[in-house]
Amino acid sequence: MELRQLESFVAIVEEGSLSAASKRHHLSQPALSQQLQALEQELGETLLHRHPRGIEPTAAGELLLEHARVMLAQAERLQGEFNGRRELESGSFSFGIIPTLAPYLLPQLLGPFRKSHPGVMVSVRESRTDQLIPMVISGEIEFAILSGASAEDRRKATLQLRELFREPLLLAAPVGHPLTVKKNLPHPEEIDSSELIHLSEGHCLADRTRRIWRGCKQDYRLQCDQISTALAMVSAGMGVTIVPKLASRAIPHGNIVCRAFAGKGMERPVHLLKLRRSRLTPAAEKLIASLVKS
Amino acid sequence: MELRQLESFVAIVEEGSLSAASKRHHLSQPALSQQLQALEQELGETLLHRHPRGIEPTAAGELLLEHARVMLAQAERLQGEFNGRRELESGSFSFGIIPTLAPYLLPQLLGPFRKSHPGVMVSVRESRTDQLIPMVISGEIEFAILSGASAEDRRKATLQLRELFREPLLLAAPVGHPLTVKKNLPHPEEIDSSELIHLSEGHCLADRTRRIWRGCKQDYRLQCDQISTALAMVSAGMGVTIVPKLASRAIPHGNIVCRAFAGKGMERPVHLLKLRRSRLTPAAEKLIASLVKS
DNA sequence: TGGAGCTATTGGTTTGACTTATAGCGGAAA
DNA sequence: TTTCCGCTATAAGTCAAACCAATAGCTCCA
Repeated sequence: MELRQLESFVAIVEEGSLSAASKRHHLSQPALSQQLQALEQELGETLLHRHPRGIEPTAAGELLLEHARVMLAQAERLQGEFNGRRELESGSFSFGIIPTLAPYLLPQLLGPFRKSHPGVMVSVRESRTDQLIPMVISGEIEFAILSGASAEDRRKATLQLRELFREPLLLAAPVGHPLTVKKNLPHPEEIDSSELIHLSEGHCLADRTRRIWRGCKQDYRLQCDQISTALAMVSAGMGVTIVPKLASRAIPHGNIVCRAFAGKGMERPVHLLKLRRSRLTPAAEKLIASLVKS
Repeated sequence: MELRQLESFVAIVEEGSLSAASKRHHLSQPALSQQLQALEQELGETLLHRHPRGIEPTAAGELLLEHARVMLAQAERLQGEFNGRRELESGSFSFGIIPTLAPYLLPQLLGPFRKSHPGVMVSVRESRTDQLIPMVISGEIEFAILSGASAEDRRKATLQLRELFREPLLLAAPVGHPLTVKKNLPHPEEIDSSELIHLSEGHCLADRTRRIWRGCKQDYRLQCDQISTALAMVSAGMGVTIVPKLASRAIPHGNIVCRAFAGKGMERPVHLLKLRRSRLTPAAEKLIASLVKS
């Protein structure tokens, strides 16, 4: 007994004949006849009286009809639910995002999304890359937005990385700092590494800056855990730091100047990380799409 | 989306892995994998997280699971109902029977049946052959028990006749009637046709006796509509009549003697008439079976 | 590092579902 | 009556898709 057969059976009864049903059902009349016979054989009873002008359900047919309608309605409801998810009227998903992106990316990302798809439940985890990866693997979150997880290529078969966009890294310096007043764009190597404020280890932004200034000694003078803390220190004239462009937009202080670097190397890729085999929820796909465009 | 797929899906979730489900489900593991992928493609979402130690439903999977369980339960119920019909715990059917059989056959037929299958609803129509035939054709009754409907062979393609048993026709005469005292069995031609009490036209028993005594004139001296009336007349000494053997058992009067005829011609076949294409309800089949045995 | 567990893929076989064409029936119209 | 028209059932052939066995590729654990 299959849904296809039940669907045909109900159609036959509703149309009153096999041939009428075959016209609306884009199935040939013999196909319907065969399905009907298969049902009758399986259930062990004649389901329809065949009259020369059409058909009429027997008692057994009426019994089947009742149940078939219930089951088909349930199937319809199921389809509707998944359609609702596809059309972003319902559904839910969760994702993770790294701390150096979260405060600057989430507002512009989630605000419009919630407004246009209020039926969709979104939950967000903010964590560092190395904590996000197992979450993706275990399915706790559907995907993660992070930067440069290429270290984890051991899992290349399981995980999949998609580049969303590339984000320039800017120099953030106090007003009047030598690098901010010169005409040409500064080069990374012009920065005195002792005045560079780093993020603490584990942040992918810190990993990146450390790779760029790998010549300098390991014990940094100033090291903090959040971009906003680093900026506060810059604002206090304690040094300069590197901020991603998204973060630079949110600088509230008047005494910090941000400048792009000369050359091409100073940017970081922003990636989406997901299980290679699983496909994203339609809602998640939509959210991501709005990210790639920007 | 088919029930087969939903069944597999539920089995996979309940067993916790495709391979475990494949063992109990007499389906290979690749088959389950393919069914699952087909479902995921149709619904547009990943339904199961694949972990190295098994699987776990996603949010979409949980949603599907709920609906699938409802639908499968409904299918189960449906199967149960039809099984119940097959096992004669439920169901209903109706049939027709001719008046010269009804009072003598029904008690011994329906009594035991109702006792052993109280859940089955039986309805009976008592009518003459020519009224029963259209009822069978229209589906109003599922079958008819009658005698000698062979006149209707124009419909041989639609209708089907099955002989259930042959019933001897007996001579019913008042005690002391010449034919009852002679040693040898009487022959039909010994009966004086003027003393023969006929049933009225339309009764198949009457048709039969008329064919046997076709030599006699058309206007019968005595003619009645029921066997019991004819017997009452015999009992009153007004003539003799022909009764089927089943009816002879029910003769209450002491002054009537029944005798078989010599020769082989004096019997009538009792037939089951049904639509050729439709199969009998299991309950009906059972009822009929008890008839053929007797 | 090898083995055991899992799922996905591949290639080949077979089942079975569908189509077209046709037969066979009953009823209505000519 | 006979002819035609509508209906369903059957037959034969085609093709998709469902399935299986074998295998690959992965993770975890010993």
